[in-house]
Amino acid sequence: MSPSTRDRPAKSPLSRDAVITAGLKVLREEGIEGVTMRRVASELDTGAASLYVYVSNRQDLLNQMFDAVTAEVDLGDEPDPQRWREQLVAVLTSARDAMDRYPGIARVPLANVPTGPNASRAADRMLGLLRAGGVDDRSAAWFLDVVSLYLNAASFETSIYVEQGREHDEVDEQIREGFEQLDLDELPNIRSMMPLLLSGDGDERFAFGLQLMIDGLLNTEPPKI
Amino acid sequence: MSPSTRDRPAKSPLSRDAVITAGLKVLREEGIEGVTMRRVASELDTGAASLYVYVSNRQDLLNQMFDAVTAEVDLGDEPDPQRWREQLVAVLTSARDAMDRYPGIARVPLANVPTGPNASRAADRMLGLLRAGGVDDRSAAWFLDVVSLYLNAASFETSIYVEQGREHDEVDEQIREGFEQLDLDELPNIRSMMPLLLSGDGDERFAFGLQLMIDGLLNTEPPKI
DNA sequence: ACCTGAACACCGTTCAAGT
DNA sequence: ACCTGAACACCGTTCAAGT
Repeated sequence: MSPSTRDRPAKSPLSRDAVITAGLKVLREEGIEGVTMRRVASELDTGAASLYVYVSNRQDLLNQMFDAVTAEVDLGDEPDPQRWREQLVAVLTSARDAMDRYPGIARVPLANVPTGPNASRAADRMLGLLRAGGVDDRSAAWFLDVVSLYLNAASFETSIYVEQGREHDEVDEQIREGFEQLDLDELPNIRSMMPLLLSGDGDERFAFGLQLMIDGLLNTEPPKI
Repeated sequence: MSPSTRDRPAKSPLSRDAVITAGLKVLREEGIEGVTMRRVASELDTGAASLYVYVSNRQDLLNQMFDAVTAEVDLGDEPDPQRWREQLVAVLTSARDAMDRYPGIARVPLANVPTGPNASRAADRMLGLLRAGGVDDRSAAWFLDVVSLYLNAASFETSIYVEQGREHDEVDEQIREGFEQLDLDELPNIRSMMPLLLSGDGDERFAFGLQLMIDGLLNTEPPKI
């Protein structure tokens, strides 16, 4: 005598999408360290072994989760030569915001070049914006590589603080303490620049980095290889 | 009747340095994933629990190992205003080479701002070089942050390939396969730039990135915060 | 004081056995 | 075909018990 289906909530069937969605929920709430096969499975009321029908292993799950995150990036309008630069900065800022909502996901594109459909669309859009700006193809290709590394590293670094639940001030304090244990007489530049080294929040520094790279792109000879 | 000490090789006593040296050996040979407390301990003919006298946990061990790696960075001569730019590129290239000898160590400075003595000396030298180049203090401070993120991300990305024992060609092939599964009609820029996206080795791309950032620094207004 | 075996609470992944 | 309990071979860290 099995109970009527009305007596218990219908257990939604497993599927690739369900697994990824459950993974993203755990990622948002607990960061990438919390995304274990067992933890994701428990979110779906099953055991870790059941996930292997839909993903080949943990890395595969993370790769697919990353592409789902890049789906949240706002690619903006078609490239416009009149305002390609603002458009490019907007896409990169949106990408950073999307990754920051999923603490630690930035480690995935550092571990392998992402070739999922959403990540590819974002890459294609950025290349289109660079072309709209008159940047030569080789410089555009290499610039995409450089700026992606920067984007991923910046987001990954931020996520560490989030994951450890540390406050901005707390981190500053820790850095200051670390430096104060050193012989600052041997580190004259750090000593005199200490306040500046700790100034600015993540967004301001990220914006500065993008400005630097784009200004550099417009003032650097294309690589001759 | 204990055997004479002559009958067996003297077991070197444990020490903080011995633990770090053993950790670096494992890191060089097996990459950061291989640096487990148990594995490092076995290198010292002891158990994992014994390490906790000298390091407070695995992260602390990795932090101390990172500072040991930065000791290998060649800081070059005192800053010379006539050739500060080459000097800066040389220090950054040396830092990258040092990290590349220890696959995965670059993840450590991404996880927390390094404040060890050797890392601090390297940071201080780079700030000195930027000042020698006439760069204003705030731009120098933020530039150091940007270029460090790029350096760490570039080295970390390379280490993944090393750790997985994958060849450069193999990685290219995998990227190409990934893209070929996509609908390239929707990705016109990637399609037409495919050879350029795969061109250049790590060193060439890294040099391009540094050139970009330094050119940008010399053409960007200082941040006004 | 220093060291360590054993235990605890976890991992990812496999596989035989179920339905 | 799909699912899963149990097992395997690992982790980091703690702690009581040894020397």
